[in-house]
Amino acid sequence: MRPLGLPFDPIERAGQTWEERFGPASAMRAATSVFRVQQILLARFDEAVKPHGLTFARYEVLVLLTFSRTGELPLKVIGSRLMVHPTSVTNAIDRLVAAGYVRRRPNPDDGRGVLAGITDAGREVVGTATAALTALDFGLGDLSEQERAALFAILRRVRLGAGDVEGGGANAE
Amino acid sequence: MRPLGLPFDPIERAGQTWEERFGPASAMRAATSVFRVQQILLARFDEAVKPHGLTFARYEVLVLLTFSRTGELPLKVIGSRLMVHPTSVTNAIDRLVAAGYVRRRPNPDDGRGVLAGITDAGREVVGTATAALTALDFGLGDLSEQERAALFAILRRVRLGAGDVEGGGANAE
DNA sequence: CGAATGTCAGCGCAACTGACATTG
DNA sequence: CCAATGTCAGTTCCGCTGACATTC
Repeated sequence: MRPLGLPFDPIERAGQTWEERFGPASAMRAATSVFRVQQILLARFDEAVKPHGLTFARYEVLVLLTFSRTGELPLKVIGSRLMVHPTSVTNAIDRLVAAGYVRRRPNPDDGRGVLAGITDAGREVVGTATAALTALDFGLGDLSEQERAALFAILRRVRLGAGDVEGGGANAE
Repeated sequence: MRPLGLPFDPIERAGQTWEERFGPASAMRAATSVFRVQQILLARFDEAVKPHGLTFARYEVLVLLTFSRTGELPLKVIGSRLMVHPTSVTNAIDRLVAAGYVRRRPNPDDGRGVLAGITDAGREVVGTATAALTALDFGLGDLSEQERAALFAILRRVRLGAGDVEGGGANAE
């Protein structure tokens, strides 16, 4: 991560100009901040897992597999849990198979489907990569426990509003 | 945006499993939420500006140009304000020039540099695209004014910790 | 001279579309 | 027959690296 080291906060400044020109800027400031922080976190995460031959997206797939009782999941479940496109799942699994972290086999319960199962090497790399990410505090070491909880809660309202969870659109909780 | 409509919150569920396996999950939950919300917002924004022949990244460039007094900025300034790589700036400007929204000219004050200037067509498209995004509340219509401010403040701490602003690493404010 | 600015070629990644085969 | 699951080919987008020309 190259620190930018600007003499001012670019988002703050854009927000000020925005209010002079277009009006209220709170949503613009918050949304832009989400973009920038995602970029910061992704760079940190990828750097942490790259030594283990992973991208963060592929690491997420492996974690999901370790979370399942049998170590196997249908690709369609992986896609819906991680909220990624089917072709992205196929691609990620391809790479993980090539790396020896995942095995593919036909789903015995559904001839259309495919199961992805984590290998021993996969379990091992998840362990070391998870340790690296935990040491990083998932990039959020600058936040208190309260701030992390508040961040999660606020973003949850946006996610539910987008229909991530059934019936979450109107009044969640 | 396809709403997922899952019967449960996938991040919440991952957080629960995480705590059973690895320990405290507040950072993981918050970071994952940032990723998901960024994905939601980007999809909304791109959909809003696509009818005008823009991506959100290119829209941001145009907004920045309208914010400058002369409507022109050196590419290096664009890159540092928007926090994007120099080659990405070159690429974005290329596309905007092709669309007729931006003009390039050598910087008279610095023979190494290039100025990007917004055209009349560019100003017009910024206006209509901004109206579309404002109508969307920048994707954050589900949040109150207080929540937007809190979100910005919390994420700001992460950004400053990453060195976005000079001297922001230690104790900002 | 070294540093800065920008461009170019090329690579990796991830999302998407459309078409398709297979199966429920 | 229609729907669901994956795969494949091809596109776009963006980020990065390394090399390079030009200029400060």
